[in-house]
Amino acid sequence: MLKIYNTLTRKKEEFKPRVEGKVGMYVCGMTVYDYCHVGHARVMVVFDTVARYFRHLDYDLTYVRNITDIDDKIIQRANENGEDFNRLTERFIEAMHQDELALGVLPPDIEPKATQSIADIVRMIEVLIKNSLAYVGGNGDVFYAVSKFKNYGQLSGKNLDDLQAGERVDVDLAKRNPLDFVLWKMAKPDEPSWQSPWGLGRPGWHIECSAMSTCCLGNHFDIHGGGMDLQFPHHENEIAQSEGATGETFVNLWMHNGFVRINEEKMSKSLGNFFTVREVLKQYKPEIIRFFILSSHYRSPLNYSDEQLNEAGTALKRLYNALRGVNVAELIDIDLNSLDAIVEDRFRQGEARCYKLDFEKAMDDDFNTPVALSVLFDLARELNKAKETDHESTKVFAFTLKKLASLLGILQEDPEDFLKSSVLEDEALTNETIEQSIQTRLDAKKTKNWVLADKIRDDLKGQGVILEDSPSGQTTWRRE
RNA sequence: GGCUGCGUAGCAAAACGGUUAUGCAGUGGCCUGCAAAGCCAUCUACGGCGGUUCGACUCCGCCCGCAGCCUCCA
Repeated sequence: MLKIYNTLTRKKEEFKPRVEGKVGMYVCGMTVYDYCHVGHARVMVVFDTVARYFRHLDYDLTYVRNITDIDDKIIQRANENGEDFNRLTERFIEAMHQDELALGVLPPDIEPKATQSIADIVRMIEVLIKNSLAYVGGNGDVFYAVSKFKNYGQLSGKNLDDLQAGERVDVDLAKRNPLDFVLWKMAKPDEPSWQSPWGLGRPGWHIECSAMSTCCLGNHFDIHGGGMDLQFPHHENEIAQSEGATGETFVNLWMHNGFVRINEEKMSKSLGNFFTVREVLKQYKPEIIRFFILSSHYRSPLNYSDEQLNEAGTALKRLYNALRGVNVAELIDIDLNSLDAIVEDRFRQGEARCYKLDFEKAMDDDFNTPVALSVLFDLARELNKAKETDHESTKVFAFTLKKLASLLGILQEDPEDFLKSSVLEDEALTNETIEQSIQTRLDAKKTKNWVLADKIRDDLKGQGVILEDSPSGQTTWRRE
């Protein structure tokens, strides 16, 4: 039974889809005026893992993740660069897709863009005005009248009286209430703009998500996700807009992931303490970043540091090392379920743990990936033991490990490739050179020339290459 | 000030009202020419003070500390 923490109720709830067997999930994606940082990577990886797991449970999932490609920051950045805003957003959308691909994030089913949803946005604002929930302000902008929406604050646990508006922000005099927010913003000269009943302008920040989500998934859908910082005001405002316009419940379940931190502080653009995904990829393999993200629960804070990334790398190596030398390829066509029969039979006889059940139990508990990973490590230990003696079990364990790991989007590379590859493009030591040195060392070993053999091994170690002799006389190697 | 959430061993990170998390690091052993990897064993815990309970890291209260939101942010 899948349980998910719902921000709306602040409880874990049993997941019940609106329509049997189907799930609609909308996640707030990027505003594309810069490269993705590790915080964005976390959202992508977390909800990619959620999506993979829903599919594993045989739900017919529609996963929507939007792109906000028009807003103040985009305009500002485009002006700074002296380039057209379209060109700017296209560049960063492309960059985002590259980062996703690297991190093993499967594309969402639908990726709507704000600029392609203007008609829907305008239509929604019109309805909101008709419903007396929105008004045209003194400056021509259209605002949402927050006090007219009775449940305002339900998601973030705030009430209007507590919100002490104006304390930290200049009160916009065009608004009736300082907490009212913009739905449609009039264009200044030379700003990108679209025609509307209120004149040339552009959508406010929150309305595009209301329009895109309801258009793609219907007025009422199952799951809406995003970073914790979107809880208020963004998601609160989305509820006000969507429910105000449709009169229906907007979303059943809200999921929010925790922040990536640096030195106990939120990684954010405004603080300037962020690392972009492409920066980090220069130093670490993408799968290590993915593992690092999954090594803590999605709602917990995730502290970013080299030490942590290095540990993630070591841990991942342990898993790959366990798979090393096992011919998983010949089993690749068997699906996980047909393997269950074998495993469950052994399980019943008390011979084996049912790792798949343990894994699913962890994931069913609000996507507890740290525990799911710990099951993979238990499995790896079992596999390592089996490799010594039991051929049949070796295959079963290796296959189970790889299949379960695929639900997390890890461990799908060839172990040899993973262990031998380097992120450094200008790696001085080629694989061929290493193989040659190993051959020389093997010759030295034959004549029991331990001094030379050890020197070669030490030299290679100095260059980040670890040699491992096997009892059969073979020598394998990997990079540190 | 209002509202969230967190505080676990050397580090990271989970679960659970009574029983081994897991990974890295440490220690001892097996294996190895020696290593590495692997296996076995093992040492370090639950911020503080009270309460509930036969029993609390786990539930409740208070205190201390940290982070986040209340403004753009994933």
